[in-house]
Amino acid sequence: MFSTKAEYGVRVMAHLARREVDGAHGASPIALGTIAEAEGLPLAYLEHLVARLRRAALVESRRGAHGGYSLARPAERITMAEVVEALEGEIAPIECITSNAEGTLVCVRDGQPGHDPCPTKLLWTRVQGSIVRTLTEMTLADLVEPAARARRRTSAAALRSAGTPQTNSETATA
Amino acid sequence: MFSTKAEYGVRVMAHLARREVDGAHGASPIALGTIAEAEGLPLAYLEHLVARLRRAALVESRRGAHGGYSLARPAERITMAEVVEALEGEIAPIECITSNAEGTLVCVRDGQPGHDPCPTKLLWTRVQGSIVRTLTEMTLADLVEPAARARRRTSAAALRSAGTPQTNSETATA
DNA sequence: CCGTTATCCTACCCCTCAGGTAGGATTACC
DNA sequence: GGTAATCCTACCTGAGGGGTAGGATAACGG
Repeated sequence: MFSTKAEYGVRVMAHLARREVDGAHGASPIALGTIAEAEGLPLAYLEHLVARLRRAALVESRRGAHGGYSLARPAERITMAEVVEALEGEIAPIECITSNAEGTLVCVRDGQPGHDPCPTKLLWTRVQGSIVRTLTEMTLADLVEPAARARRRTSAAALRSAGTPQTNSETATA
Repeated sequence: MFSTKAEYGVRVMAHLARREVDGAHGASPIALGTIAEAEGLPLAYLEHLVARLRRAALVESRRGAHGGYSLARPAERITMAEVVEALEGEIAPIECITSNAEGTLVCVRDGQPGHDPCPTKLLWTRVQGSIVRTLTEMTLADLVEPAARARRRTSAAALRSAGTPQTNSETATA
């Protein structure tokens, strides 16, 4: 479904975001080697993934000694849809479904004589929609927040959690 | 994301369901060759797919002359989740997420020392949940129904399309 | 009982891509 | 200028997607 590109890449982003949330933000970027070691992932492979993230303007890099990567924007303003799309390419449940120019979902087999537009289109558009929706509803900050909250044991987050409709707490820690 | 296994397989199921809805149900199964020709898909390949569907007890077969396939259950009682799962195997957005014995989603990397259970788990479980939910909420009958309805009663659709050029009428309909 | 028409089963084949390695060029700090 | 990092291009390997081929088996119809 999603490959390890998405998994590893998201973990890198989460690692960067966690640092930022913890307060030691701004000045010093984090070297990829550090992240690779901490997460137990191959450095050379992460380089490819983080290159995609950079081309998508989700992270910024500083070269040379004491260089590394940092988030291009605050974690609250980065949706997981952006991250996953940067890593995996266009996010469609099946080849025949594509989104053209903001929003509308199109089936490439539309407009064929005889049978109506593929009857299965209804299914794939729904699946596509639900994936994209949950991915855009979630920001990088949401991913990191619970862990950070557990560490800080703070009350500040209570504000947000009251405002954001936690429609989906399914799979809450079993 | 999903391969053509899912796409072709769903189209085969839809073909079988359509026949049943139209009234000519029961007695005579449909030969795969007929479906392959009608859908423009390679017969030999469909044989593999339909074999999976049969092993999952979603279709029944009759061998020999005038043989073929038919739905094992009425279309309203077949969820698209069953169909896709039979064709694609276990349906998880990423390898590390699996559902164990009815419901609970588990991450294989849980319980590792040092870092908390993968921070990304929250993301993948949500994606997983939303996919499975939309897939189980939809039955094969739902897929076929609009087409059948359009054929029987051709006028009703004109109302909606004239009113608002909504981005995507199909995902919106419930 | 024999030919026809279908499902079944096993094996193979090609090609892409995921997943990763290797090695070097470039940039920046000290 | 050494060193530590990002950058870039190329290459490798195995698995799986997307089929094809060929035959065994089973049920009709005459």
